[in-house]
Amino acid sequence: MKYKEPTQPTKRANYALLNRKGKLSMKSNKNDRRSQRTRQLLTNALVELMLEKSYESITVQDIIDRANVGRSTFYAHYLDKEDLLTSQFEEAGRHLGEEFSDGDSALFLTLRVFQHTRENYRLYKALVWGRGIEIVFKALEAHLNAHLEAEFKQKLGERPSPIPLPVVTHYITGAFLTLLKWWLDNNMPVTPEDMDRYFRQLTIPSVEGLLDIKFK
Amino acid sequence: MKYKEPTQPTKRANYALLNRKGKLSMKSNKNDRRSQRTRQLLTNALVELMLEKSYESITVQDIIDRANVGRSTFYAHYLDKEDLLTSQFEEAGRHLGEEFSDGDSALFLTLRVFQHTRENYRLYKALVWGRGIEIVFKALEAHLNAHLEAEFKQKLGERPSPIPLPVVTHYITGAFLTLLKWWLDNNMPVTPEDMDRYFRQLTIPSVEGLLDIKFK
DNA sequence: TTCATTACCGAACATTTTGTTCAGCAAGTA
DNA sequence: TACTTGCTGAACAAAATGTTCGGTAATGAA
Repeated sequence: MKYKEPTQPTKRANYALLNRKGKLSMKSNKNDRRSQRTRQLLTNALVELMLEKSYESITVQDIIDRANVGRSTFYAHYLDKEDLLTSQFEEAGRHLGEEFSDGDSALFLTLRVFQHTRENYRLYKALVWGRGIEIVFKALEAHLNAHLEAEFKQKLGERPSPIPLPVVTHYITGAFLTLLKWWLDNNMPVTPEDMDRYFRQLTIPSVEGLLDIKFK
Repeated sequence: MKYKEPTQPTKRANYALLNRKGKLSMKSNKNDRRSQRTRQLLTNALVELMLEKSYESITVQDIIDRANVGRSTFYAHYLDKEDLLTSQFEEAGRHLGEEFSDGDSALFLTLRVFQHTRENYRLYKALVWGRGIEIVFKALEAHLNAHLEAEFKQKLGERPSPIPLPVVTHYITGAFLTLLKWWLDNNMPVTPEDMDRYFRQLTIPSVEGLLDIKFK
């Protein structure tokens, strides 16, 4: 979709700073109140739409219609639909990561995530529906896996692990996110506290036995 | 993309039998050797392409170029890119489901999947890369969850479960598929047998303790 | 082998979506 | 108040999607 050579190098061309394929990053923008408002409108629109239909079938036109924002404005902020999605949910992933990291044991912070999920039901629902969950997963995965692995290493001390630690951490994060997804899909049939208890009952005995460590 | 009224109702119009949005199903085709060959070419092309780039960025044009098949031929077989993907991988999901179902305990058949994965490395890699894994997951999920739940019920006998069985089954399938994905992403650093052992070591103690049942 | 069937090809075409440009306007900032 | 910067909206190029159809050739059955 290359365009013809622009007649004149436009003056206010801090628009794009990107190589489309390399996906270097999003566009530059100030913290102007207008910019913030626009971004908010766009992300809200995307979340709303993701509650209604699949991510794939949402067009940029849908988004800007819903957000009531000009077409060029969209492209002034984001490279494309994908960029909007990731920059939105990467943030969510970071938030979640922080929730995990400021406690003593990552395994004891899952409750917070369940609770946080309940409080932000709409966002998470959209997230699970579309492909958002994968992006958050990625953002969260590194964080959570690293944290868990460090924790296990510390608890193991000098002893070697009878099982590769990444296997354990991926097992745990995968199971956790799957349960979270199930819980949302079924409209949260039990309390966050119950979900957390179930998760830990399913996880801790095996892990403690296998690595010969104790939690809490 | 409605088209203008066709001048004449075309004679050979067994092309489409679908409501595009309702996604009723794919198009009708005989088991003509030519049809089979075309489908094979198209699915092979898709798998190849998914090994090279993201599913999203693959166009119908890419596929038919790679498969060396006419544009109209593609649309004679499939509704769109999505349809090709699903009809291909739903089949794979069913195969996997059968692998699971013809043994005594579903939990003891994971080894077969790990082995099967290793033997069909390219297919599974493409599957994990693109969105294929979700589709297989869906196809497999119902099968596996139902199977596990029935097994648990039978083992429990009259006793009530201290935890909703869907929670257990989703936990297990989620953890399993995540491990499978990790294993592939890291180019299978350990043997299928090891992976299976790890998985069972992480799963069985907790489940046996929680439900007070025994496997094997 | 013959013959009717049916899938394929390929090009033309309508339609939709994407991404870019720019001049004028208006909201925000200092 | 100025002046800086983001927004609008329309126009446009490019690309991808999906449909049509006449001609060709592979297929399977008699």
